[in-house]
Amino acid sequence: MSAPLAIIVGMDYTDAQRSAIATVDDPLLIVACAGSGKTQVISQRITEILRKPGVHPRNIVAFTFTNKAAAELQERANTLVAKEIGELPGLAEMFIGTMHGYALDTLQQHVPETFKFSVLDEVQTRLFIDRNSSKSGLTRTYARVQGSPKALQRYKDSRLYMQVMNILREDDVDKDLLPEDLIENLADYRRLLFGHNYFDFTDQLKTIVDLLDEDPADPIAGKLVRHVRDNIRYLVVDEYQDINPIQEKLIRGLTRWGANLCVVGDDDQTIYQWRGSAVSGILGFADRYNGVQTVTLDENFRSSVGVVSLGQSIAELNAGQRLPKKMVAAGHQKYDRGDLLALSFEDAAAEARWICDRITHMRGVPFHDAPDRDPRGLSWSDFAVLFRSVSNDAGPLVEEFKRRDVPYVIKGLTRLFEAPEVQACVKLYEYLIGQSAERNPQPVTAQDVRDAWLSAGLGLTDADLDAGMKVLDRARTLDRRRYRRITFTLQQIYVDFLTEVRVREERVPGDRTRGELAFYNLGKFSKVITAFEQINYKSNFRDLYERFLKFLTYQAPDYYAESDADVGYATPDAVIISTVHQAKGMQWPAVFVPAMRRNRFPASRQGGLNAFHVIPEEAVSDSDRYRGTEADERRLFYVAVTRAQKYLAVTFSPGEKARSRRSSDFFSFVTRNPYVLTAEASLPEERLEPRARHEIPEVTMSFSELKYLFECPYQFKLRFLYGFDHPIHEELGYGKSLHDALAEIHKRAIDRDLVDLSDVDELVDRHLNVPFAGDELTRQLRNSARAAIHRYLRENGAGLLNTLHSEQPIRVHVAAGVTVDGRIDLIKRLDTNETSIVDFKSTQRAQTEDINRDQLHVYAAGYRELTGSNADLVEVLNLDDSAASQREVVNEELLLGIRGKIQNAGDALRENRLPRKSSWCDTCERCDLVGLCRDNSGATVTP
DNA sequence: CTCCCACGGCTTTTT
DNA sequence: GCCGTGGGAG
Repeated sequence: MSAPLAIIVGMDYTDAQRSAIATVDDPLLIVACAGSGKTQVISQRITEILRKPGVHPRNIVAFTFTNKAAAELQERANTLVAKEIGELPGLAEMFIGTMHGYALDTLQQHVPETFKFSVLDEVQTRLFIDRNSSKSGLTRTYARVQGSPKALQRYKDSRLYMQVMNILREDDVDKDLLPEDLIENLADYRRLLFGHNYFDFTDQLKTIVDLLDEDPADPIAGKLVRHVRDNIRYLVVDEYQDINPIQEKLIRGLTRWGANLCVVGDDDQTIYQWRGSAVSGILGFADRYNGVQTVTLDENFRSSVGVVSLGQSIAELNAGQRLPKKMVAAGHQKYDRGDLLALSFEDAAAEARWICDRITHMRGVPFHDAPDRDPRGLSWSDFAVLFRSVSNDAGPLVEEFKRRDVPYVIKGLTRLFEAPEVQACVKLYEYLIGQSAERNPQPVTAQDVRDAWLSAGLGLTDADLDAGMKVLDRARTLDRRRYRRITFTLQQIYVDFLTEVRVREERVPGDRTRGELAFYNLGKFSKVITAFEQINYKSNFRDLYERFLKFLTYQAPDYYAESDADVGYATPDAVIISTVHQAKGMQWPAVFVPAMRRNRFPASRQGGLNAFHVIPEEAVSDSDRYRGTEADERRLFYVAVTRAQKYLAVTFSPGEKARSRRSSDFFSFVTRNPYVLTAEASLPEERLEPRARHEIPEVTMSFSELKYLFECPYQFKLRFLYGFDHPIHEELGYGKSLHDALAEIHKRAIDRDLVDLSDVDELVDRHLNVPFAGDELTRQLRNSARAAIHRYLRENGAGLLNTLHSEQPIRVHVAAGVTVDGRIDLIKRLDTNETSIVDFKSTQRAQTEDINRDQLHVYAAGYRELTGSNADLVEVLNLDDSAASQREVVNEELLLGIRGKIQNAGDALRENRLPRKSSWCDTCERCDLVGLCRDNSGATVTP
């Protein structure tokens, strides 16, 4: 569904594409129109660079905007390299990913002080700010509303404060124009994050950007700077039009030592302005860098001439604010009169009816994916309906689809907290304190809990709930005054309850997807609990339930918007309903853009308190862009229109509200286009058997995910597809701390800097991070960490100079679209001159993670892809108990077999085949989610 | 036809 | 909190 691979592969490149591919020595700006084969060109260009003598994959860094785009580029580049160069050792060391991912990875490879840091997502950041409402600066910050300053309030304004903190760090802010106390609050906030060993999203970038400015001899930043100086020779930045000032600074920092820079983007598709991006970035690129070559990919291989010229005319509305270019159709889709429609309807229901009719009629219409391909009949998944606002406008269409049994998938805002099973979850915690958290609390009784769960449609019975209520009543009678600190009960109560009521995916009435969706929502709720518990672990237990419930009531619903489409890797053959934003980068044979109403598309600006009531407007240049302009809306409309390959219907029906009764100016603009008809024309008569475009979803697994997948596919599903979390453990982080300390020892050993016993205390202090342990336990853990490192140095210190790699990234690419990513703790040469792969393990304080021979051989396979040769040994080194270590010879047969096993696992994942173990076994015995899977009643399988 | 004012309603989302 | 709408005055 992404760029037209099929169209380009096997074909020659255009002159423009060829010149983009061949320009690898000068700074390059690739201006890529919609559908111009951008991803393919980038991949080919990367391949050309890798072909150059003396270039190692680690010399190349490529940034994408999202993880999804990264996976695609990764896969495309891997495929090309395999085809054109063959096996290329060390390919895993080429970085393709997001800027945030790069920042974190690189910091944690080269700056030991950050090894223990973890990243807070948006929800956790907000929880963190509220938890520390004064220390974070929140309640010491003032918003100036119509002249009079008003302090920000805990809970209520934390989201706003987060935005303020982000803008201050990400944008070019004139510090002289900021109030003094705001600058201090920002410093306090960053100190607070640092003190807790956290990065928020922004601080990852901010930290690396600041360090990259330093001198190569700097004691802290030096290693990082030298790494960049000595390794990075080619930097590629995709979606450059969406880059904001701090990201630009990262690019500067990475190219500071002369690396080649190539940026790729389309100024007409700048749609993330609320994140601080500005079209001016790409417009001024050629002026900011010396000797820039510009290549414009203006041929659109995706769409017919009708769609292309309509798109082009929309882009031209922004004349003066865009790069001069003219998108032309490459003629890969034929335009027929009647393909493009602009229709008005009496009301939303009529509009929905027509869309539904049209889709049903068009099913089976012959469609050529490419000019030289045999036609296939259009199927459900070839249709997309793109809304400016799914949450506001998609209702009538969804109703119609349901009524007519048209399969559909909603991407966009479907709210987690509106799902009945999640509302039932919230009831659990309301019951624990006896009332709801609203301003006028409603009493919540046992009967209310039972009703909520019975009506959630999970197939539970009264008897199940009898058992479940016992869990709640036990928790309720717990004397919370006796506990000074939280004892991580929220998740435990949840899992215990689900276990007692015996929820099972298969018990959910309806078809299989209904059960999957329900479990997906329940799993997400587990994640919600984790987010809360992680931030509030050192709070009073007394009002824990109350605060959690307030969080559930007032904050969480805003954040957890989930899409049904995310369940599993398998894409269903269904009509896509999506926001325009989420459709970026996609294409469909037929696209509908309904609800073209005034004040909706283009959207009217939102009022209310915003970041610029806190930050003086004049301190940020072009601060207007955060709020979105009409030009931004036109770009968004351009994105919507250019998703269509052949059929496009832009439609209007009056909204119910006064402000949306009239049609949008965009709609009348489309009406005037000569390629567009304002009345439906007849479709071709011919129909073929509908055949969905076959898409192979890309599967990338981490080593630990693969470990679960090998061990028990259903456990994998519960954890990684549905999202059920382990309850937090007091000693959590200990094993990671040991790993980090050892990593520093080995990295220093590679630089010929040997750690000795006298350094151990300092080393442990730097890396120990056990946030959930109390003082006494922390002391104990510190002591055992010291003892373990002492023991390690005594037993292995002599061999440290034989360290070859520490935390070495590896990747096993077994087949098209199946990849395993991971790191090998240690690779060393033994006295016997053999190479050994070492995985560290700590039994004493961390959860036992048994590693079996299969898993060890995954590492061996990774080593092979890294170096092109085989390791001799694989070992598991037990840090607490040397006697429990294992060491074995790499088994050639297992090594060959492992790729097949990984591929099978990947295929199973793609086909959503993730069954339970056939009977109760050791894995079940250790599994903390077994209560969601089966009873331990004999050896029989629960349905 | 223009101006003024009261009132109603309120998007998108990545890391 | 702010913007768009539309009724009513001028």
